[in-house]
Amino acid sequence: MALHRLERPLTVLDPLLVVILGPTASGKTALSLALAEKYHGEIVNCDSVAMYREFEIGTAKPTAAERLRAPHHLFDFVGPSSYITAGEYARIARGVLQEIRARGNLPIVVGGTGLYLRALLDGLFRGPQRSEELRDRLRLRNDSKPAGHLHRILCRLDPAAAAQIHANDTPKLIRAIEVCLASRNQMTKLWKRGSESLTGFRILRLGLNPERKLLYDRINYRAENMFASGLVEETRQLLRNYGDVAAPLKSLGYKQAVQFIRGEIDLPAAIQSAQQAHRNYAKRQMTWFRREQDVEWLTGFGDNPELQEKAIERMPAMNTRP
RNA sequence: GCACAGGUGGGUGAGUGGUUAAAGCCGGCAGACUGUAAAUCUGCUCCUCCUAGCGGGGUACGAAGGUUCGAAUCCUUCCCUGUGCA
Repeated sequence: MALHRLERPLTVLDPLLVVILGPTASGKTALSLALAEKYHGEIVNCDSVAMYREFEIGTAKPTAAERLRAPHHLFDFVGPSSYITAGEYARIARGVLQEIRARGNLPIVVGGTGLYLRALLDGLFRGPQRSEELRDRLRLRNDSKPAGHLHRILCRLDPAAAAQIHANDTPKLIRAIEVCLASRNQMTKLWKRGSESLTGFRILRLGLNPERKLLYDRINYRAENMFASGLVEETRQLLRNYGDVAAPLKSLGYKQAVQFIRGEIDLPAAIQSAQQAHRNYAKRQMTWFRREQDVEWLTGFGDNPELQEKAIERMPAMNTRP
């Protein structure tokens, strides 16, 4: 039925890969479970913070009950005081996809982290990995210099990159400089060499696009609920065990919980601030996903049965198994 | 009832006679994003009318009056809010 959409009609059909993307709280988990149950699916996480162990309440990971409904991968595989990067994730996730394919099951990538999704599907450019020492040096020097210092360095090393990165965007400037220094080449030149995109799958991208107002209502409810469910306690525990260096501690909800624990804000303020942060994040996710190519957009929430029906209608027929 | 403090744009909060349609921050909207991305960064928007745009007009700082060439800024009265004393 969907044969006309194939780009390589003469080769054997590649197996299908379903990708579910959308802003937080749009119901990605619910939709992924519905599809997994219908098509022998296995779920592959693509939410950067959900990869961390012991970050539970603030990450809205699938519950234990939900995880019984289908195999889940790439949750909880990074230690709380360790960190994962987009490139590393892509490597690991590709391995997982191969395994699922070998089992003859349908891989369903679920997540809201745009960069990680791109790394997985399209690949990153082939550049050096991050270098902690180099970054520390850059940051240190930058602190003692007037504003725009890093940008000026990049202008000398890679003018094309400097033109694309705003002078205030320190993290991106540091990465660009790091790439130039470590590779002894310009980052923009390395970009031109392209990247290794994922092959061997036909990809169906399903995008969840609920109405903004309704989404914000859900986000507000969910963020507040995280506090009611013990987010502060969890955060306290993490701080006690790992200190404040654990990467996800500065992410949505955890950041506010930390501020509350330190007495910088009171509880209502922490909740409000967390809600706000979640809303802003959802907005940024939409900005990212909107320009993603080949997305089958579905209006509504992923837990809506009617929307799930529509999602099923988009599934290519030949992949359906009894 | 008396005494202070205060009422500014969606919120907060500057501004105390003219370059103020009104800083900054927040929010809202839009955008960027190539290895810590739930991060980081950018733009627009703060009333209304005309113009494709440049731009131009009107109305605005609790209300009504007044002073002044000119007021959100000074004066009077009124309304409202917070605090202190009763």
